[in-house]
Amino acid sequence: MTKISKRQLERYPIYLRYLFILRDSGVKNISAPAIARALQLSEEQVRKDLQVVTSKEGKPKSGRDVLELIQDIGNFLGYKDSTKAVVIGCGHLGQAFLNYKGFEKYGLDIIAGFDIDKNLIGTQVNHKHIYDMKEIESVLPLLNAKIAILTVPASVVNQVAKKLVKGGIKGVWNYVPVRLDVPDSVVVENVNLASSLAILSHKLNKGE
Amino acid sequence: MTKISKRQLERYPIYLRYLFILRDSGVKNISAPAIARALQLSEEQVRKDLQVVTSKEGKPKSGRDVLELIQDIGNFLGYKDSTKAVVIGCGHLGQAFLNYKGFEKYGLDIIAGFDIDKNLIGTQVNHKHIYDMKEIESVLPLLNAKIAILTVPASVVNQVAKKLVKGGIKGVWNYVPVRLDVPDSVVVENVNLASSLAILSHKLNKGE
DNA sequence: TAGATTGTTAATCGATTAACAATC
DNA sequence: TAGATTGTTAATCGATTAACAATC
Repeated sequence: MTKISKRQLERYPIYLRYLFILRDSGVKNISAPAIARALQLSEEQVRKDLQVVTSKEGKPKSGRDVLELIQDIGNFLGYKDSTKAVVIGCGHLGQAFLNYKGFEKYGLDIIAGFDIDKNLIGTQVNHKHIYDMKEIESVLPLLNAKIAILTVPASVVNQVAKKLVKGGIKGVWNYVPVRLDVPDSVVVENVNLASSLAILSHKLNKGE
Repeated sequence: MTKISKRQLERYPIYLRYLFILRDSGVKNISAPAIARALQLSEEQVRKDLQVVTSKEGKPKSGRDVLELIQDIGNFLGYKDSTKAVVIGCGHLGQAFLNYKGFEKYGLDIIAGFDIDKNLIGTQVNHKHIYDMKEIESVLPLLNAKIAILTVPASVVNQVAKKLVKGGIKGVWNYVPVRLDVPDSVVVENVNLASSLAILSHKLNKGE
């Protein structure tokens, strides 16, 4: 199996989004150069990226089948059956996740939240139940959730992470700028918005 | 001036966070290898990264001055005076930004929001006024905001972007998965959470 | 057929890692 | 002084871009 770089993986949802638009407007076929133009990528890159995920070869002149591409990328990224996820820490960011519907297309099914706030516990946010953080270990296995979206304060993050592992979580989408201390078997994807901000900030100041 | 890669820029806020912790616990000096161990990076990488931003050279054996490093990284990223920002689109994600205090340390001062919702316009979220989206062009110059945090629906994003440019916005932190059509003079930093999710999803399914 | 698009192999580019002399 | 850490230069690694024959 060929190794896929992080950068390359990041491009697939971008292809997917464009392919959804094409599909919804009734387009049947699309070529790599056409995708490249639309998304401002290089032809070569698009061709290589698509090659990696597709089972069939593309046809010269006509390009590739849009529906097939959507299938292939979805399979490759593991969207086959949507994966159940829970939000750990239902502050403003956590609630934004509970309310957002956009990740369904990307194979993520957010089913519940956990918090320590007495006023939140037992309530529903966007029809999703908020459980007591204390119940993580007992409730998670019943919910059969594989992914945890972590949006708790930095001070408690590793204490919470320990519980998540015990509760059977296989992947953590970590929005807390702290390196998680979890077994290698648990997959962690860190999102550091301050890093993204740094790029913007640096570019802005360079230009002056 | 040496060119700085995106990856490299992304590391500076991570250094900063660690340096803040050191400072707050009274640590005066720190060496590149020590930082590398704490953040699980390579020694060489840390040394090179720090070299780029620092005015003075580090001292063999004792390492570098924590406060000076914080200063230098801050200057390099353009945190000198904090930059004023507005949130465009005050849905759940937008309100999460209005409520979040964590970016102050990273030079970002979120001062107001804009939305089209009549129920929101004129109210305050975390003591920040929500203006009518229609007023963008007239109000933005008065607020003297340089950065726009974009969290509007994809369908209106480019129409809104046009107004932002007219309102004098210099940088856009774009959370909408659509390529913005703005002049080259405007800096855009795209955040695509679906891309991040793809990495997690792929890793999870590969391991099975 | 001619032209666009394909897959593949080689060349380039850029970033990270390794090596090492200089120095507090 | 000896040892840790520094800055710098060279080697390695990986990803993107270029080139080109194959084909619908």
